[in-house]
Amino acid sequence: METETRSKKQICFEDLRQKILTEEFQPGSYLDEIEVSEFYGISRPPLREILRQLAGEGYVVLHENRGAQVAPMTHKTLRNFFVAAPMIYAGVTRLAAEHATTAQIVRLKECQWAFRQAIRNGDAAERALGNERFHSIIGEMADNEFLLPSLRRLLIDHTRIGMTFYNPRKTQLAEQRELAADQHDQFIALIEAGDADAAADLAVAHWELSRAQIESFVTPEGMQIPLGRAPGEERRGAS
Amino acid sequence: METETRSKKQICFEDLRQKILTEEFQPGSYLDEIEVSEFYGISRPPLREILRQLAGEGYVVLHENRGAQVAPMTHKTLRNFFVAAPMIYAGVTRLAAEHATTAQIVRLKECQWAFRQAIRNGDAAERALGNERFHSIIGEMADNEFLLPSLRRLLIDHTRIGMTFYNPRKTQLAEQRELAADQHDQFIALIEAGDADAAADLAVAHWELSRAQIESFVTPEGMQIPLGRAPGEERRGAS
DNA sequence: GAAATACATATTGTCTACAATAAAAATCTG
DNA sequence: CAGATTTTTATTGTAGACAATATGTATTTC
Repeated sequence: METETRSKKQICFEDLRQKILTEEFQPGSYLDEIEVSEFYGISRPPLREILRQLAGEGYVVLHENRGAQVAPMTHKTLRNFFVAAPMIYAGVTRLAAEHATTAQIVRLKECQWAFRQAIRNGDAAERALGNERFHSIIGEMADNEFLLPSLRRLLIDHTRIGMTFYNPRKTQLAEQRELAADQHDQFIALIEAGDADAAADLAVAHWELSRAQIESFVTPEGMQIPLGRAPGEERRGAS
Repeated sequence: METETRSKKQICFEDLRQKILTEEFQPGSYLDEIEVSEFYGISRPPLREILRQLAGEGYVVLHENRGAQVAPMTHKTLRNFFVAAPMIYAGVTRLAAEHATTAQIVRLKECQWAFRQAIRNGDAAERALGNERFHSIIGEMADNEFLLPSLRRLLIDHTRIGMTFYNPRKTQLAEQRELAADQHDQFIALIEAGDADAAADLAVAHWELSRAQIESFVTPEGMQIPLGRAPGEERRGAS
């Protein structure tokens, strides 16, 4: 029956985590301890414990006597992200294909179902969190406590970057999101088959797709409108 | 003059960290909040914050209503460590060679000096911490917030494994420690020269040396003493 | 009027006391 | 005497009150 009613403290932790991932709390902004603790109906000491843990995992940065700041994203963030992501994602996915248990694969499938649902509903936050959860489960499958810390750190900013650049209007991006979801199905198939090499390759391909999406924002295509002409200049094209 | 007297809380954090790294606090053992807080002259709430942070970084594991346990080392730890270490170490070292600043190189040299000092003095704990610090500085040089979490996690158990298997009596190991120190000098030279490829290769070689040391303990050479004989059995060798 | 200093206020950091939970001990029952 | 149950005790979890620090504002002085 799972009456396992998570404690207020745990709810607070998970909710803060989600609000940071979905950028409801913007990168670089500061959290007011009193405000937050009252919101979740707990006192400041347990909240401060939560903030420390979030700091340890890279969600926030603690400044002495200045409180907790949502981990900022600097100009270096994207560059460092591009460098680290393919290595970690490929490594983790390879290990996942080697070690995944049946129960974990079931959970991954459930997660993927919810992920597709979120895409259909056009729910940006739910989609971003679903994607994060999908890759977290793959991380659990890898079952390597030394690789997971970096994976978790990557997923934080990958999720936030995804939220920043999410745009439901652009049809091209909608197609890419469908493609990403299809790749998730392939992840499941390859992990279930235990094909480590193919899974690692897919991880790189999945990453390249995400990278392309991000870069299309960072380096947008030039607008197709010609420059105006200086006064007095002759027209040379078709009248 | 640096009167910057670190707060009791910071001292507590760093000291706990060291005691875990040097295995003064054994893997799997539990910490008593009252005992520890009184030892450092602080109250329990700030100590609990520290424990949360240590948990976030992988030094301890928190169990609900059961307190903080020094991160245990299971039979899987060594295996997972072997899998993750070469990738992370090589990647981080490569980036360090590309990004190191002059000031960081100065710090690395100072650290190496202290490291050799510790080896000369036969101080196991100081040597282990010096090695940890050396590789932490290389991590800082890499300047990649996504790779550092895994590096830090690796260094925790690398340091602890080093303490477990440290044995000042075996002369063979003393030679290997000298070799490791020499490799540290090479790290400095290659990073200073900005030779990323060579630095990455050296990282793998350095890792292989460490791995060999560890394996010589895990898979010890058989003792060169023949089995005894069952009663009544004829001798067949030399009289 | 501008700069510097002192004050006021808001927020973080810490402590003590209390509540809740879990392990251990002791008692009771079959 | 073994097992289960209750009571006790020890330890963790939380709350509220107080102390310390930093920022913003007002006042003073040059």
